[in-house]
Amino acid sequence: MRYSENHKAQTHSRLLKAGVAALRAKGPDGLSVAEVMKAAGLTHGGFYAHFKSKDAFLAETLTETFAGMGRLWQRRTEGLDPRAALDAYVDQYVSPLHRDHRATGCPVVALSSDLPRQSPAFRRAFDAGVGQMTAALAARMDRAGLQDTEARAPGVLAAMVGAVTLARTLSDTTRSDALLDAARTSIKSTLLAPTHR
Amino acid sequence: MRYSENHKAQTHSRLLKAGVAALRAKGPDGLSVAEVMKAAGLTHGGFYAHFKSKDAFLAETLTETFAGMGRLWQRRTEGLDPRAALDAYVDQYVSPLHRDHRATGCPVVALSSDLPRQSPAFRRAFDAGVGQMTAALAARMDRAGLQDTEARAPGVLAAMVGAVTLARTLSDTTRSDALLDAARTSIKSTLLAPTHR
DNA sequence: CTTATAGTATGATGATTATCATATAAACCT
DNA sequence: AGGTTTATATGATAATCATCATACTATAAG
Repeated sequence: MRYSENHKAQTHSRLLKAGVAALRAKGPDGLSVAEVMKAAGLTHGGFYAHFKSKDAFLAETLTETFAGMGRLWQRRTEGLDPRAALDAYVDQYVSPLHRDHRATGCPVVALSSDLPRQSPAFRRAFDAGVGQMTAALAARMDRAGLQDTEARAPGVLAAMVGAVTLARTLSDTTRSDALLDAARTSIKSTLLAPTHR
Repeated sequence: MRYSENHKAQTHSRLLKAGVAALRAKGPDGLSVAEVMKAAGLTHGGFYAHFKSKDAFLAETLTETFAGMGRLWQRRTEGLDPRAALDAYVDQYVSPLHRDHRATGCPVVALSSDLPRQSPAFRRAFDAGVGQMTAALAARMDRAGLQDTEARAPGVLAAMVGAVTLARTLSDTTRSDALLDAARTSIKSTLLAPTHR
């Protein structure tokens, strides 16, 4: 073994980090191998010593992206009591700030329509990521004392995803802000109303 | 003027029709000029006699797609009384059938995350399309006797879009169906409850 | 200090694609 | 019929890109 023990592992994670930074901004197809390598201070040729293919890289990058998002939301709500944490989660997800930062926001919103054109590995990673998000939301709802959380969490997440998705399509900021406001209110009142069905 | 008066116009609309059929399935970038021409029974070179650029073609195709969707939903609910029409609209939009037919379904769901990587003309067409959808939904709500429809319609549309978006990401059909069920119920109860704010 | 080798660079290949220049063919008008 | 113009076809160009073969280089072990 020449080079230090973990040199390759370090490069690997440097590449992943570059991928995470670019995936949501450029999309899976818009991202080029050369660009990722350059961002990590390398040239394009060495890429395949680290990843079997671009598809494999994208799938790993997506997994890492979802993991990073989980940590981020964790950090954003820690220290709050469960009820306030849930509120904060909804408030920050369904917000102009999130709408305006596609490259660092929720990958579901940023990449959902690219999904059918991607590799099975990528789709699996996406599926798993959505599963984690749903489970995390259900857990938040649980801790806040809500009922029937496992059944309700996906619908709540859908409303949040849809709100940010649609808000991003509107060029009129006033209307977009109003949409987010209305959606936020509606989601929170749905959360409160335990009249499921 | 050689060739019949409207020959070119006919080809133009044949190309648009081919574009409409392929856009949602392949995405704006996955769609190739040669493929569209072939679908219309022509070869790639003549394309630029009909459209200034691929971007211009995509924007026109998207506009036509939204228009076609408007007509489709119109047809699907005509003859019903306003209340039933609104119900049918939600029921059919938030359904497994819609989820499973991406290529003929709502362009907002199929293309939203491609948006930032497309031309300004494409984004304008998208913006206009969302505007039409929102206005049409508000009108449906109006006719059904609901209040405050203009303010509430975007939030309702967002919930519908999010439900189909998320349902498409889930590989487990049972869970996906359940999500659609839950979302549909929640959206309809939100529609009924006039307690806005 | 040398050498073996893991990690990286250089450069090529082949595929795809938008775009455009030029050639050919269709069919209306006289 | 013939000529003119409009629509379409052929073929070229240049760009981008994933992938890979091969060459180089840095460095830990001896």
